[in-house]
Amino acid sequence: MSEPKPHQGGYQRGEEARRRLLEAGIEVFGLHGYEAASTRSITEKAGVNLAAIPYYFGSKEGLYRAVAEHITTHLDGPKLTATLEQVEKKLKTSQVSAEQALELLHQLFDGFVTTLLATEGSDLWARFVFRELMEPSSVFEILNQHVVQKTIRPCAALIGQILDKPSDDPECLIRAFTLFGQVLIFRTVREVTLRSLGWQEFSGDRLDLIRSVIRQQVDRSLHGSTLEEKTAQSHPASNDSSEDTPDRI
Amino acid sequence: MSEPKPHQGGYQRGEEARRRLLEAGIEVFGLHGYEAASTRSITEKAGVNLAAIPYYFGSKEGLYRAVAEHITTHLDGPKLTATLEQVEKKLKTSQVSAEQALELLHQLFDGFVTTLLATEGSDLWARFVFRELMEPSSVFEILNQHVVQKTIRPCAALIGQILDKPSDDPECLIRAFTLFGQVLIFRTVREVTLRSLGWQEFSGDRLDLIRSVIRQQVDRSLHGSTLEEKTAQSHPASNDSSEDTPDRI
DNA sequence: AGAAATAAGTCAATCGATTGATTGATTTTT
DNA sequence: AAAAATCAATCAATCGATTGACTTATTTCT
Repeated sequence: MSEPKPHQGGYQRGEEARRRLLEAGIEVFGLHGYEAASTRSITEKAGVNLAAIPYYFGSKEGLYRAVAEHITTHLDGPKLTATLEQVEKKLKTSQVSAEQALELLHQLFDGFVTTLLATEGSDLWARFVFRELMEPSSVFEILNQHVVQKTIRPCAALIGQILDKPSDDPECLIRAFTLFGQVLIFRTVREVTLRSLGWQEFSGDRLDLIRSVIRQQVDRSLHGSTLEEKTAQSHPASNDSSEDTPDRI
Repeated sequence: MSEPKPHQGGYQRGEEARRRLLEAGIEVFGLHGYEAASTRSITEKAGVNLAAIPYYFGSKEGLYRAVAEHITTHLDGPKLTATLEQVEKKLKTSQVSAEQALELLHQLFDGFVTTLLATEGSDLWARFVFRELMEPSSVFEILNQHVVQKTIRPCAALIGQILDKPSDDPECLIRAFTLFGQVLIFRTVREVTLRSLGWQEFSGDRLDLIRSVIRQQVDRSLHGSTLEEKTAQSHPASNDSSEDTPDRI
């Protein structure tokens, strides 16, 4: 509860120890969870003394909170950040056509796959984040807000443009979650998917296959009628999927 | 490692204590994980003495393994079991048409939603299972085999029938995973989805909405071309989605 | 400038609390 | 009476945190 945090007039050496504790915290907390992660294993990996944790962060939980805040930095890869800015800009300024929205959505999901499955070290902070989102504790709010803001909200907004519904419509949010869940499962139960597929890792060609399937399903999911107006498009001739579904391979 | 397990000539009272430890183990292990779940909290919830764990299960890990094996009982709800038997029978005996396969797939996913989101107590064993599948430990194989056998394999087989591919084709498995991921996300990051939607729980009408979206997406995902033969169906006239997509609401 | 004084950071040793497991006496069931 | 089961008491090990001596870095004073 108390936060001593003697961090005001810090020296350079202290900043280094602080930084290394955060990095080690991401790894050890991410791998073993809060309880199972001993402060000794963290300080050993960080190469600092055991007393450095209460000194810099007040307590083990203080470090945990600091790691959670620090981790929000890793949440969006370089590729994702650019796309997210594009989406934000487009949605703010002008009306976005369904085609534009769909293309941005594809870019977003390509970024999700890259960030979650093909980025070095993503398994460490991803584990940390998902564990917290699965069973909320003290830092749930921090991570939840960042994740939703960087993933679900933009998706729901684009989906809303495509389906011509408000972005906070439950259907838009649900569709955003289901589509995101398609990517997420390969991260959360990574070992299950790898083993079933007989793979050792998600390498280049295999990632492309996953990307293609997801791209196609994002595409098809948002074509045609929404839930309410079910038989609105009685003549699907203009909805030939062969042109706006640029499947790879 | 050693398993004394004095369980051969047990009395009735012993069986009762054994059973209560397993139930309490599901709950406490599921809520807090292996490390954070103390043997004392488990025995308190079970209403037995602390020494009962090493007595009946050899050790804490022995109990953990026993819980994992016991938990496979809960993995399929009554509704799911019936559908799974149908699927197995259909796939064994005769050739299944794409329409039949799709209908069975819909039944399966309705069952998934019901079992994972609308079944009392599912959060407890589900947490246990997902934690183990997320970061494999000693009981990963047991749970993985059961889960894959009861969910992914049947889905992949049906998808294979629809897409006219072998059920162990990577694309079939990937599609099975992505579709299953659409349901799973509402269980794994349950609090995130509920909060974003402004909901308190997945009640009847809201579950129906989720079910409808998933049903529609399962439907659309498997219509039309697969990845390789992309423009095979040049005339989608016979593929009007208004009849084989019985959307609710 | 250089020296003294103060602050910041590091470290080994140790604290009380809690962990999983064991013991041996006792009670219950067959 | 014999086996099975329960129980309080206690074990060594490990947990997170604290202590006070120690070193390093920065500031202040002359």
